[in-house]
Amino acid sequence: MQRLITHISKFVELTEEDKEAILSIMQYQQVKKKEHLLRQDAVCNANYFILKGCFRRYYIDEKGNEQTIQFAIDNWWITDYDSLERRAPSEYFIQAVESSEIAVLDKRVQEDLFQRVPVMERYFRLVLQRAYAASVQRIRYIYDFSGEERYNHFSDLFPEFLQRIPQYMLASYLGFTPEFLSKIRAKKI
Amino acid sequence: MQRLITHISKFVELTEEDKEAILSIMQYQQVKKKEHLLRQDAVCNANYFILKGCFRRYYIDEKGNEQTIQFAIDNWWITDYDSLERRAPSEYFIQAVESSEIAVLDKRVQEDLFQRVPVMERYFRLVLQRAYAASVQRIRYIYDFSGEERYNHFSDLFPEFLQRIPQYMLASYLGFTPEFLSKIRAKKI
DNA sequence: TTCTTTTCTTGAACTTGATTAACTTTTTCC
DNA sequence: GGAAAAAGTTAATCAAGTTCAAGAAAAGAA
Repeated sequence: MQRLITHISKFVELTEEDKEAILSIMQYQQVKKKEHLLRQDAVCNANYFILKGCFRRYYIDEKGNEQTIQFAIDNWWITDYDSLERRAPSEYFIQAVESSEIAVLDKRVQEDLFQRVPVMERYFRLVLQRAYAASVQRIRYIYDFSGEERYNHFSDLFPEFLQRIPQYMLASYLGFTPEFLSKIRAKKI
Repeated sequence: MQRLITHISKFVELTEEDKEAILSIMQYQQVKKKEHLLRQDAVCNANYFILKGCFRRYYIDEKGNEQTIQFAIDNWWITDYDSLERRAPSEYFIQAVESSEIAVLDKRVQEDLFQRVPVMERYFRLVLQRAYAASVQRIRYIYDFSGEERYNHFSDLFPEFLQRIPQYMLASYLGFTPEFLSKIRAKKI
């Protein structure tokens, strides 16, 4: 859980009491590969901080294909903010891509946390600013670059990550079919 | 400026002193059509709330085309959070699509605002949650639907808005060429 | 109003990536 | 260790959308 405190401290200043409050309110949890934290049609009940491992958020499209809309690794938060905040059924699944360790901020104690450690409002504001900017940046990549260019860019940025995730997940994340990813890879060799 | 107070009050509770503090810190401004609030390579100095009117954020791609990445109308904020927060040169232009009225939150007084009205941290956290969710939703639209389907969806959702913006801006926002948009429209008639 | 600039349209040739289906390889599980 | 399931490959055909170029229409400015 120390990783969580370290991460928060990069954005805001925490007193010793703040740290204790955070640790007492958030829950440590181990998650096995392929286990789900959220399923479609369920209401999302928590925000999850990844201490170690990898998760993805995906949905099932009209044709029945799994579409990965987000990957999250160490030191990222993953949730469905829309479902979490509006208490509405989610359209997404959140699943462990590999066995992982997480810190859980349950919706029921979220307000307690903000009351006891008000600086956490600021922390989440800053985290969301980054997430929003990253999401807009991703739209830019989709518009500016071809599928092959996006794949090259991704594999340059996260070479080790390529080994960890199945290709069909990466293909849907990058916005094309697994068959097309196969073709791209065949060209390289 | 009352529109701003009304909007904030939808998310958090404001005292009379809070309202006065907000109104004293933020600046009312009129902006003429085509005027810029931010240009590429400049550092973004403010967050802008649109009281009335329409703005867009765009960039120039490698081929020299303007790519509109965001539209913002009444009651939306527009800025480049990445440039604003990191004090780095922006890659974006922010321009009035039509003559507009805005409330400006200058970076230099942003911290004063958060100190005098701490509940504004929470307000921006909630605004960013929505913006982030909307941005992810948009990636979904790009992946799930064809250009024609995205155009139909947009014109169903914002029929009056279609009249207000040039087609080439909408085409780049939806992720295709103006020529292709022409063809879609030709089919309808 | 008239001229100029900006925006929109049309069509032909071309490119990227999807689809389908059969097959191979790798992983998982008993 | 072997069977079954999951993941990845290959190739032919097809559709969505781009590019280029030339002209028409609309909007702005003088």
